[in-house]
Amino acid sequence: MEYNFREIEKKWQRKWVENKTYKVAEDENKKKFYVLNMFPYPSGAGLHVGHPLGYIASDIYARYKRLQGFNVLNPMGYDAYGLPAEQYAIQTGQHPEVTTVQNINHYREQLDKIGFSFDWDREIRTCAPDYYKWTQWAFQLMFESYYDNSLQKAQPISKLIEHLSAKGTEGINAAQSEELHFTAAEWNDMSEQEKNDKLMNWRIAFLGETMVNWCPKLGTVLANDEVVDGVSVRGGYPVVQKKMRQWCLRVSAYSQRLLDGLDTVEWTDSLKETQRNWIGRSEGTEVNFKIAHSEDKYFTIFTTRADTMFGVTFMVLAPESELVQTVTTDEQKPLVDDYLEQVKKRTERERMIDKKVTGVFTGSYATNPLTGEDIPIWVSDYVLAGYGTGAIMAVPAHDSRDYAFAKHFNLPIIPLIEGCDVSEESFDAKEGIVCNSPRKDAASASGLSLNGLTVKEAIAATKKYVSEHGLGRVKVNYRLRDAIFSRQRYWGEPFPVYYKHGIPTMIPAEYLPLELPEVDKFLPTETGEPPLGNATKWAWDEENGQIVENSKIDNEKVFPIELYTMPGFAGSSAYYLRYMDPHNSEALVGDKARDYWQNVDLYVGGTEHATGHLIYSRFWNKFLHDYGYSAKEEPFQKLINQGMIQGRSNFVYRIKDTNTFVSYNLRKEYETTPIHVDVNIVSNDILDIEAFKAWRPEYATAEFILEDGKYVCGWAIEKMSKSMFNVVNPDMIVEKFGADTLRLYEMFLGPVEQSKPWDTNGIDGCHRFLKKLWTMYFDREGKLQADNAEPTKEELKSLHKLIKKISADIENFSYNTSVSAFMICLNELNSLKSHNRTVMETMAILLAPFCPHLCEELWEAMGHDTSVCDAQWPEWNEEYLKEDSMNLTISFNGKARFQLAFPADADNAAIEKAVLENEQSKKYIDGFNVAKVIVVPKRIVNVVLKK
RNA sequence: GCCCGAAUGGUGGAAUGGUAGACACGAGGGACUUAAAAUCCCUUGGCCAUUGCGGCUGUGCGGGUUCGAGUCCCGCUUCGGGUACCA
Repeated sequence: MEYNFREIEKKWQRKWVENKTYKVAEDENKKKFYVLNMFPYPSGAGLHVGHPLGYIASDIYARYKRLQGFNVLNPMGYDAYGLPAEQYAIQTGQHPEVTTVQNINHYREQLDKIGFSFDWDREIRTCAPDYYKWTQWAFQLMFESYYDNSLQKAQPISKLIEHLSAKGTEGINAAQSEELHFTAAEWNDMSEQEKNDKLMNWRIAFLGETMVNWCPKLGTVLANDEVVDGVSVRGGYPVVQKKMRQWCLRVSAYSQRLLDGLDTVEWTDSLKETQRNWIGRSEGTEVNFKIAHSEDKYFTIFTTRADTMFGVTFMVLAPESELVQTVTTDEQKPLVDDYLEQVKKRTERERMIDKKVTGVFTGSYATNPLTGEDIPIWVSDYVLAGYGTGAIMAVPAHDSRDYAFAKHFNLPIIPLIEGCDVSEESFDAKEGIVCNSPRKDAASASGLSLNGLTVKEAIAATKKYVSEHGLGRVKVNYRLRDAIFSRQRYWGEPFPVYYKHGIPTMIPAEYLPLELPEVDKFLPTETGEPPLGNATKWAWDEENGQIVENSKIDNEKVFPIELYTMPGFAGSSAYYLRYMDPHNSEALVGDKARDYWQNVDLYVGGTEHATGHLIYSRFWNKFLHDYGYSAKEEPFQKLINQGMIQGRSNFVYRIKDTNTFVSYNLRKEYETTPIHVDVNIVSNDILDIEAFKAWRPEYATAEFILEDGKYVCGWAIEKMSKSMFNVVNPDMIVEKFGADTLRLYEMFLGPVEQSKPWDTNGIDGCHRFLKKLWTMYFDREGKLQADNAEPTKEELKSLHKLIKKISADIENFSYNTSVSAFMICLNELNSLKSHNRTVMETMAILLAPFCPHLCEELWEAMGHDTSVCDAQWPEWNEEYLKEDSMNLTISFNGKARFQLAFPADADNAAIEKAVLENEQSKKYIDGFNVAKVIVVPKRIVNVVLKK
């Protein structure tokens, strides 16, 4: 009987569902293990063969852990809110919910065929109201919180309000948008509206003014890629930089914790490094510069190079800085205003691409606190308003951007490092001995001298001087920005917020979720409101606690609801917590489930989320952790980034102006155009000519120039995509070879973490292995051939070598070498003609994580009535692995020459003696002196010879 | 520009500083078969020898450390990923 994978896989998939084999519950008697995949966004295209890679890898680990006796949580769900569904809705008028559900069903069908051990009872969808209820809940909690810098955690905003009414801003140490100063009396005199405005300065979820690409004609905000040359891609309307009120999350408050947490998780160094760069901690100094000829006006700059203060030759303000207006003199005002107008017109993108030097002098001067010199203040867009203080001191000798600016506007450049050459470019390196600080001919108002110090010493000395003389303070800045949390889109979580006399007010928790309303158009309204402006029933009746018709808005009891929706990352930031307790209607996750499952032990997903999802969800988790809603400070203990599976495209070569195609190796003799051909009609780069003719009507009459009677195609590695005709569908592979072969082959392709091309051709090897394995267990009639004898020494050695190898490989995620080990072991057993029951049972357990369907079948055939999933992972015994003898490679001066066998316990001295006295050795030693002999146990003996 | 990672046969890829190319695909040869499929056996980095069973060479390039380097160090080249005026 042949290996009938189709029947076997159907049978076991059905049994798993019937027996709820993969259902898990908290069990205090077992240790938990939480395996998680980054959940997919269900697109209309369905799964291709690259998508399941990570799922298979994590499924193997989950099954392995279960076999080791762990209680394994391995859930799956869908990240269902997002742009593509909405774009599709706009084009077709179909409701995104309809297409999303269709896509999810398709995904589920495809996933089910591959045989995962997911507990589908825990499935979640981010667009389901009982799920996004908790997204809205978390948002409200953030709104009601501020970040206390002294405690280093989030606190209820009520504590802050208490403080403000008792002491004003005095003594507050909290994460904030800007520095505010007012007294308790001033606070208590404020109107509700004013108080609310002020509180936005501290709330973790807050309304803030941020710069966006605003297109007035389209009435919407556009993403950077929707704007080219300052006009909108759609319609060609002008786009300007505009400050808009947006919901934001104060992610920056958690910068230091996000940075510190990286040291406690097991992620790859490169991913940690990416996050560290993204957070961008930089230690520096804030220094106050007095505006010259003014009594007490000053402004603050941030620098990491305090040592270069003697080389400051101009100051620069960001165009958006409020200081620009204060500082600009009357005669310079027209020029400055003109410049600001120009800058406004340029989009972020233009500023990025074209880095031409622009700027204008404000007419004012600042006084250098160290030298007492007056320095001109300029405005330029190379200084960003959003970083530091939005103002810098420019040291052209030691900063390349300042250098370019100085050269362009002909400003002085003062070198401060001994021997550095700044005639062509600036000297940016933080090394060397400081000079010119102060210059010999110039006065030093401060009396501070840095000359002769190293750069490091000079930075420290200046820091000390600045803080001791009240000129500024030591400061740490982070590059990490607060996240803009609102979108002018339809298909996302609605904000549970209504506007009461303009004050954003939270809809009480008992009315959550606030469900997404129906609209008939998914584009912004004609008056420029977001798509939710099209909803006719989108007003909040405060008294009755319900959503009512917009027409009832009276701004007394009925108020308009927020029209923005939340961005994609909202729903994906805490989903791992929800899996622990997905049906709880009282809490995001119940205490019991949270305390049991704690956090994700193994997280598997793509590296493209390094600076998005993986930052946001760490932030979100830390916030929830501050209130005890999440058990751990870090959500994902270990993280594996699976590589991308690329496509392997095939090409045919059409001779110019003909319908004749020439085979790959003959193409040089003609002028040809390569054309992508569907990889599914090509096998081992040989084109199926009949299928090709049937593929497209224009090829029906195609002619071919063949080599050896075959048409050979060219190939290239490209991204797997429909347009390259290189998409391979897992359904097709499962149909042809079976899920177990697919699983095995995906792992065999190469290391999980590495990107590699998919090539269906190689799959035969894995399929053959399973067929061979089958014939070891069953004879031609399908009868199990297993003997109950004690396994022989050779059998045990083969088996225990395998147990050791597979156990180590799974722990290290080197599944590709595991597959090889299985193949080698099977060959060994076959050559021993082994049909030993013990060996066969153990092998079925070892292979079960990889090929669960087949192993269930084998397990059952060997007389077990339980699932192989509940078997016990075997342990290896070193005794069986011991060799009687060892083969040592004998080399002379590093060159391997021959091998000698020794008893396994031979000592080095004996080996050395035997080697030197060996007849073959004498040939090589002849004419030399033996300088020394190096014996590496079990491996090599190297004899070092000298003349 | 900056940060990270990679480079090994025709292909995917193995190698705790210790016989480079495991395992698999492909290719070539053979067995079985009327034939094909399936299956099995042999060869397969390159060059030379193949009536001496062997020799030389070889892990992107150039140096170095070491008895010994694909592996460690220094300097390049190329490719991939991240980031972008962050003071």
